[in-house]
Amino acid sequence: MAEVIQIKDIARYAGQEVTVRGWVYSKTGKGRLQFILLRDGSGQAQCVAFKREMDAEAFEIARGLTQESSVVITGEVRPDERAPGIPGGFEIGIRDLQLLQQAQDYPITPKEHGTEFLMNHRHLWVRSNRQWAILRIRATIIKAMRDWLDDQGFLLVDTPIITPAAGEETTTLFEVDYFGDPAFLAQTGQLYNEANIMAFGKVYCFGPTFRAEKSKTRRHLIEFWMLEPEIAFCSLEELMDIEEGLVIYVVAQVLEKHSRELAIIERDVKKLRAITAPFARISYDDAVERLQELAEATDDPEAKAELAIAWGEDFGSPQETALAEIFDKPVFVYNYPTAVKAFYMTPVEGRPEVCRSVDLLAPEGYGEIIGGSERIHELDLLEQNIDKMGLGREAYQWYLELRKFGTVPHAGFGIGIERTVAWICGLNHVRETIPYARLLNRKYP
RNA sequence: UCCGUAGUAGCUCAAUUGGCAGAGCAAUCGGCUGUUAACCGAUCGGUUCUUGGUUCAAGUCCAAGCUACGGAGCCA
Repeated sequence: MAEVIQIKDIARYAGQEVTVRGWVYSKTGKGRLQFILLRDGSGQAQCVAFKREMDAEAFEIARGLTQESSVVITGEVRPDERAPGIPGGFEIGIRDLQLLQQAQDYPITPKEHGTEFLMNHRHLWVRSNRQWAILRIRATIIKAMRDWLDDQGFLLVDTPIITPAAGEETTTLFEVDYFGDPAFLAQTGQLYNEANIMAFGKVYCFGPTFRAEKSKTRRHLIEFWMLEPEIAFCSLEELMDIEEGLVIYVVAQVLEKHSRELAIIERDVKKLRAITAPFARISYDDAVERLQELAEATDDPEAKAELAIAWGEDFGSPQETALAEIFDKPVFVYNYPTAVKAFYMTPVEGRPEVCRSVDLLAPEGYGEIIGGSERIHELDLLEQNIDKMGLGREAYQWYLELRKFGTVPHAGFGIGIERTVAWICGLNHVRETIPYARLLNRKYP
């Protein structure tokens, strides 16, 4: 057998005999000439079976190959401009071919399919070009986020998934039976991050989070992955600097490493190239005013109703979209009303009705991809807020204790991986950004 | 939870006023030496989402339910 290669490296083997192992992505025949597009996970290469150049038995196997049959192919790599593939431009003239398994009736054909059908076959759908490209970009986005933070002196500190108390809204918790005691799947690692910064200064956690929200939108998953940095001695302004640096690096890495994948998913890369510093920073007060101006300017009564907002209300998704559309880059909105935000956010001095919080809204209608804030670091105020929310101090004893032993001002944020992937890839639903989406009515496959 | 749309072959969809259940793709067989979702010929393929009702006759009309999709709220 010749050297086994990965198809992504095919250009390096021009003129040599190689072996590739993979699955038949598609096949088209011309009688004595058969074109087999083979995928091996790293890329795709056109393998050409020509009857005169192989033995009769091997040619018959090639001629009878079905979509997704698994094969080992040996042959010579030759440049050919006509050859499709990833990277393409090279093809393999088949000398020998070994069939591992002949697939029967592969359900995902090269034609169109509906969402439900594809989601029911997600375990197979991940083989399709578009899904392959998206999930590769997802992996790069995660790596880029971690690389950037590691380079900035952050330490990865893992936080638990099974937790004794709520991190956010108590109504969206998944309860699990912990040997007879109730416990909950984590909605966030933030509270533990706050403990960890007192040991390590700058930390982040990365992992799955769970929210039992009855949300059924293009932006919601029941199980989603979040990266959460937390920084000691950090102000809201410094937090925005960190968020901006992180997002810019991530987009740049995707552009640098994935031109091929971005082309497969037909992403308009001009919009990604525009993601450069600085991002606009507007206060909640200004944002409300901007929305009111937009509502006034439009003649469409429906749009007017959608944009209508009174000070103190949280933004709905049409309003987030309208705000983001003013800019061609992500935009920070800071100092939200305290009443619509979580119990741990620091009130603005002299103006307790707003708090030191900041959301980053992605362009093109992708909505909030980051939420962050300065955390309350005084014990009294934090205790009051926990009481006010009816959360029960007992479960938060350890968290409150952090304010007794060298408490310092600090801040942090969470960035939703799937929303970030959806935005960068230009997808219309987060269900394609994660290998196996958990949605309101779906936990299969 | 609310609003809207849809459910017909393995898949994507047609079916006129209530009057014979149809096409493309896939699959199977045959043909073809440069295909790019090839092409040409043939074959196979149906509990029209479920239950009940109206009618000589229901994919089509009525009622209830189920499921999916899109949107809202809530959120990352």
